Amino acid sequence: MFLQNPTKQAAITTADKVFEQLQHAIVEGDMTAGSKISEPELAKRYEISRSTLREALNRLEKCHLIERKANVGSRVVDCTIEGLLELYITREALEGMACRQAALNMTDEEIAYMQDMLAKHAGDKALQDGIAYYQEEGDVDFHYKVILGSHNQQLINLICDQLYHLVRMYRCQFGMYSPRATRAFTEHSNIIQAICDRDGELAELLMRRHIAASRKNIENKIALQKATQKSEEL
Amino acid sequence: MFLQNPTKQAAITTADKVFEQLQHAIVEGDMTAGSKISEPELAKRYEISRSTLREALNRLEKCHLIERKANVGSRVVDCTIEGLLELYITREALEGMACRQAALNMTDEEIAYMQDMLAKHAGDKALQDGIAYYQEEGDVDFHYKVILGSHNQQLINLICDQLYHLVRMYRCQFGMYSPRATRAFTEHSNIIQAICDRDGELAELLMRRHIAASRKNIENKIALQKATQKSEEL
DNA sequence: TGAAAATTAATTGTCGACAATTATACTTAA
DNA sequence: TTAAGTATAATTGTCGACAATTAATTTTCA
Repeated sequence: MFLQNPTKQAAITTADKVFEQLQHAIVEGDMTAGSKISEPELAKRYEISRSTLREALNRLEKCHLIERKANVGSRVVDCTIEGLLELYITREALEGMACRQAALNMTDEEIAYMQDMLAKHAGDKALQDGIAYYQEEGDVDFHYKVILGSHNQQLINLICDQLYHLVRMYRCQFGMYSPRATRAFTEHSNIIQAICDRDGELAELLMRRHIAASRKNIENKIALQKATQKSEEL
Repeated sequence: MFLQNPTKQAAITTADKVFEQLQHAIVEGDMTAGSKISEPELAKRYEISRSTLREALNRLEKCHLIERKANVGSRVVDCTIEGLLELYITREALEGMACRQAALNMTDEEIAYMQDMLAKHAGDKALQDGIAYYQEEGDVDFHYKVILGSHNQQLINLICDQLYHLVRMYRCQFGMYSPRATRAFTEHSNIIQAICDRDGELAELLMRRHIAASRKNIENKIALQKATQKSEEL
């Protein structure tokens, strides 16, 4: 589940390494969402100076995992339902367009590779039906490959380097393990077919529906939760 | 022509001030695109320490105005035609969705304000037809208001805080002064009408066509330039 | 007792210096 | 003369300390 842009070099400076550690800690909830960040404390814990810690914090701010206020400090970003839905709407716009561009710009080799990948996932699914984890991996890989296939550096940066860390954070915090496995698989197939046909318009439409379906699925879950909470109160 | 997110506080720290100065210098071409940035030199010029300069550089990197490589240094971002077209494609996706959300989420007061704004621009245009500057201002204001009208903080951040500095930079560097003034005005009117009708689908479609038209306009110009260059070579 | 003001403590922003890495210039050998 | 290797210089990354701002505590007065 690595979504880093492969064009960028690996982390070599200590600020980079601390950034990656903090990133994982935030995404996986080891640093609680919404909590304040104490620079002296964190610097001591990671055994680095405040300067390099601040460098790491700047990178976290770049992918919207923390928020800073001048002369006040940093906080881990808060995970709200509104924020989650906003994120899905943004994904729908960006990944939809990325999918359209992928249909126009992917090479035949890239398309063939994606078809192979999907076939392999189909085999995995037949073998271990119901195990969501592999499907989750496959889902991420699929979206990742489509985004890269757009060959649009602007889109790639925005989605992979910025949005997806937040996406992963929400997935971890809200415990969402790809609940629509079988439907998602056929949706992926249709999208790849549209790309293969070089039908950019259809490819974008299908990707947007695919993401919108996930969003609506979440909205339904939320509504259900609220309903059960209400009934318990009675 | 201020696109800063009004929810964010004004610049109070010196790093913020230097960031704004550097931002203007880069956008308006006072720092040449693609040139290397010397931290000691810049720090000396602005009479600050390297620490606060690096803080400012980090903010420039956040809105993609500079690029950094570890242990090598920073460069002002390069303005290429491919980059410009990529930017317009990204805008088409994001502002299109923002426009859809604006149709769903704007208050009646916000819509009324935008209609007034457009009427005012119509008056200005009648008075001083052909002067592109006011139309340019109006164009930026229009897009800005629509984006804010989405009430989607994720979209607002991405577009206003990150993309639009690059947009302005390209406009300055390539000398594009809103060449489609009259057509753009009627397109704006139609978009506002769709928002007023709460027709999100149409609003998104029109905004995407509006931006795509600008992109195609640029593509045509480029093609024309290349053609004349070729003919001059003969 | 409660609230406002003043003082203290803690946190963030900024600075200059040193260490590590990269780029440049020079020397040496083929 | 050119190429590779080495030594020098310059640049970036990291560190600890001080200044400025904000938060917490105490004091004072109604």
